[in-house]
Formats: sequence, structure tokens, C-alpha cells
Amino acid sequence: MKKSTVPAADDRLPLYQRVRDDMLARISSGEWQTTAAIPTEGELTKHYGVAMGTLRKAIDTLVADGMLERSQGRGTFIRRPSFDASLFRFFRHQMRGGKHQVPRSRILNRTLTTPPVAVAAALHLLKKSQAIRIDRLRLVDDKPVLLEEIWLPQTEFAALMKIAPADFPDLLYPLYETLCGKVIASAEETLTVDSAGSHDAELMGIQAGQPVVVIERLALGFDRHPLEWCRSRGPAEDFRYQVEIR
Amino acid sequence: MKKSTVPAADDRLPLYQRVRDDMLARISSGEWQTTAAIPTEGELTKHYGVAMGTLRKAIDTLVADGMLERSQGRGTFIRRPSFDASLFRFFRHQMRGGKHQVPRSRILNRTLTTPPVAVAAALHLLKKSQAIRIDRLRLVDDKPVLLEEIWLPQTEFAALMKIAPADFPDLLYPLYETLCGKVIASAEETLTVDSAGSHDAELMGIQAGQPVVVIERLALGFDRHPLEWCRSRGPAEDFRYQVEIR
DNA sequence: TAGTGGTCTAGACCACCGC
DNA sequence: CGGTGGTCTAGACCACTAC
Repeated sequence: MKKSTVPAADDRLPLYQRVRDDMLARISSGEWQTTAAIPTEGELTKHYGVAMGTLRKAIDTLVADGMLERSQGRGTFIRRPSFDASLFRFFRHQMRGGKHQVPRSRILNRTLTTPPVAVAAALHLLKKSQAIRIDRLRLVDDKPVLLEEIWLPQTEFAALMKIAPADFPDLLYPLYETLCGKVIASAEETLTVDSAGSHDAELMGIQAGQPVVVIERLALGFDRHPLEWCRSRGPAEDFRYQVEIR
Repeated sequence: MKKSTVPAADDRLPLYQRVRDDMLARISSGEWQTTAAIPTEGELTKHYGVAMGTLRKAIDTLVADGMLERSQGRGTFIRRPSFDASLFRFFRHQMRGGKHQVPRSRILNRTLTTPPVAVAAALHLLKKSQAIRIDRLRLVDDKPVLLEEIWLPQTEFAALMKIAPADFPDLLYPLYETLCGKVIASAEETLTVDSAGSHDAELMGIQAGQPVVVIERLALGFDRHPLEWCRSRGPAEDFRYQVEIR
């Protein structure tokens, strides 16, 4: 039998899982660029010393988990989830002429400070470490739909403190990638309903005490380490969310 | 080459997809019992005249889609999604001693009548056909958490009109299966926020005008034909929903 | 122990893509 | 056209379950 060159983190694990883990590490570490195709199946079978079927099973699981995308005849690519689209799942009134619009952003505040304990815990921060806080308002057709409070570990996102708040683009995730080399791969969201405080109500153009939807999101990298914590509030009136259950 | 015995709905489709389609038809039609294991891989490869790898790929897709469950050493089984658990994803205050409780049910009303057009359309009903409407209240610790308005096609669920409302169990889906032979395989839900009308508010023990979460569910069979339409309302205060995005 | 699904191999040929 | 992923085969051996 040919000697396997798969890193043997745990010999008891099936081959295809060890291959999968190694490929995932290459994706997380940035060893494979997100713009080009990853090595071909033939190259990877040679590299790992496994059969095509085994390699394909490893890739299959990564595709199923949303890390990779195959394209017949072109190659296999690292996939970034389109979180813009996930925003659209939440709110109505975001169509114009049958097309979704990306909500406009207005940065209200950006500071370096000590986060609340709950945020620090979610981001796995050490006690008293500092974090970047960004507050911004998101608008569709100049109407406020979402008020966001974003927290980022200072150690990994320091570059964000060096650009002027006015120069922030509407979408932050591409900025995280180009400026800080951090790719958001997945996120966990929790939805609840609350009533608007007077300050929030004024910013969102509703009456204090009116119901608002609260979305708490923890965004993770490919290695499932937390990168961003965000709490968004929006008028409940505009809210709509769709799921499929199986 | 051995002649394939796979029903050739469309010769252009890959073999494993044709096998998958035929297996799905057997699941939907009830030809395979939901209690026992389906035929073994060896039997199925013989029956369809395909290689093991091809058959496994067909089964893999059905497992991925939540139709089947494999259990090493025991067999492969038809899977019913646990919709009870899906209810728990929605509301807090449903734990007692670390364990989930199934909400109690109180049937308020059960009639045979003509459904609103939106419901009739969702259920693919012909014009003026009748449907069964069930209203019920769901309670946790004797506290109302959900008010449900359920619509079912009369043709398929006639058996439900023959038992006394008081004899309805807390969970309806097992009843659909045993009494009507209908298995719910998946559902699509849409969440919005509204304010309570005076009648609903009284039933739920809250004040009129307080925010309520509205969940509209369309439940489907294995063949993806609509079987049940349900609109639930519950106090927004108790609402919590979690999702993972990828 | 017999039977199940789980893993793995080493090929073959096909369909699609970009040049 | 050459290279990519997509489909398919016909086996082998392993791990788990039930009896």
C-alpha cells in the first residue's frame, strides 16, 4: 500500500476526514487564494496519496458545508457566503424594480474601548482587552431600517482605526477581507423582539415604545473562531423572515 | 453493459438521480413503511441494476435532504423531521429542569368551511372546495404561548372530522399520519410582527395592541405537495429564534 | 456470527469550459 | 483542443448491531 502523506492528526479518523481537515486548514490560513481555483482533483490525489473517490468525498463535505464551490470544466473555488443576501431575507421594502438594493450605510461612531462582558465572552477576548466599536445606521430609500452596533477584536482589526469613518463602504465584510485579511465564513443569529428606546426611536424615525426586531449576530471565520459581534435593531413593522424546516 | 432496470423518466438524467427519484416516489407513496428499514444496499443495487457507488450517491442525496437516516449495522430508515423541536426554536420559557416540554393543546373550534383565497391557493385547492379549520391554543405551564389557526384539505383529512375535539392529542402530526396516512416531511415558515387584536389578546392573556409574532407555515409531504396551512400568533415578549447562516 | 452500512481503491468514460 | 469536474463501475475490507 502506498504511504499516505495525509497529516495524521488522529489515525482513527477516516482518511477523507483527515483530508478534509487539512484542506480546511489551508482555506482558513489563506494558503489558498479566494480568487483562484484550488488545486485540481488530480493534483490533490497525488499530494495526499489517496484515491479519487476519497478525495471527492472530502471535497463533497466541504461543498455541503458551504466552504467550497465546484464548477464543472473550470475548477473548485473557495466560497464566500453572500451576507448581503442574508440581510434581504429579513426585511421587506428593499426591492426597486424587482431588484434588491444594498442598504446605504451612515457611520455614526467609531471608538476603541472595553466591550461589555457578554461581547468579550462571545468574541473570546481576554479580560480588559480593547475592542473596536462601530455604530452605524442602514438606510433603504433614505429610510432608516437598521441600527447596528458592531464589535471587533482590536488585535485583528486594528487597520480599521486608520481610515476615516466617512470612507467606510456600505458593505463591511469585503473591507474586513481586503484591509485585515479576515474572511467571514458563517454566522449565528438570534432574533428577538423588543420595544424602542427614545434614542433609538429617534434615529429610526419611529415612536419610542414601538416594537423593534433585535438581531444578534456572531460572525465566524472558516476555522469557526469568532471575528465580529453585531447587534442590529430595526422597526418590527418592516420585518419579515423566511425559513425552510426539514 | 448490463441493462438498467431504473425507471427511465428521462434518459438524460444521471443514473443516481433517476434512482433517487424512484426511491423518493416509494417513500411518498407509502410503499416503504416508516417504521421498518428500507431494503439493504445490496438488494437495491440488484433491483436497480446499478453499482454500489451509484446507489450510495442516490441515498446520500436523500439523507442530505432529510428524507432518510442511515444507522450503521441496523439499516436505512425513513426520517420524520421532529417538528416539536422546531417549535422550541421559537420560544423561550419552555424548559423545566433542563428538559423541553411539549406545549399542551386546547382545541377551541373545529369546522368544515370555505377557506380564504390565500389559504386555498397555498393548499392548491379548487375553487369553492371545503377545508377543515382547527383553532387551538397552546400552553406551557398553563400559560398561553401560541394561538393557532390550522387549515387542512377536506378530501385528505376527512377522518379528523370524526373524532371529538376533546380527544385531539397535543401533537397533530402523528395524528395526521395514523388517522389520515399523511406524513409531513418539510415546511416553509414566514415570520412577521403584528400587534394583538382584542380577541387574540384576551386568549393569550396580554393587552390589546401589544406586539405578537406571526408564524405562517405551509407544511408539505415527501412529494412536496402542500398538506397543511397554519398561522400561529404568540406574544413577542416570549419569542426567540436562532439561525445559522452559511 | 451474520448482516448491515462505512470507508477506500483504481480505474473508465462523459460533459463542460476556455483557449 | 486539453483540462476540468461529473458520473459510474466492481470490487475490497472495516466497524457496528443484533441475535
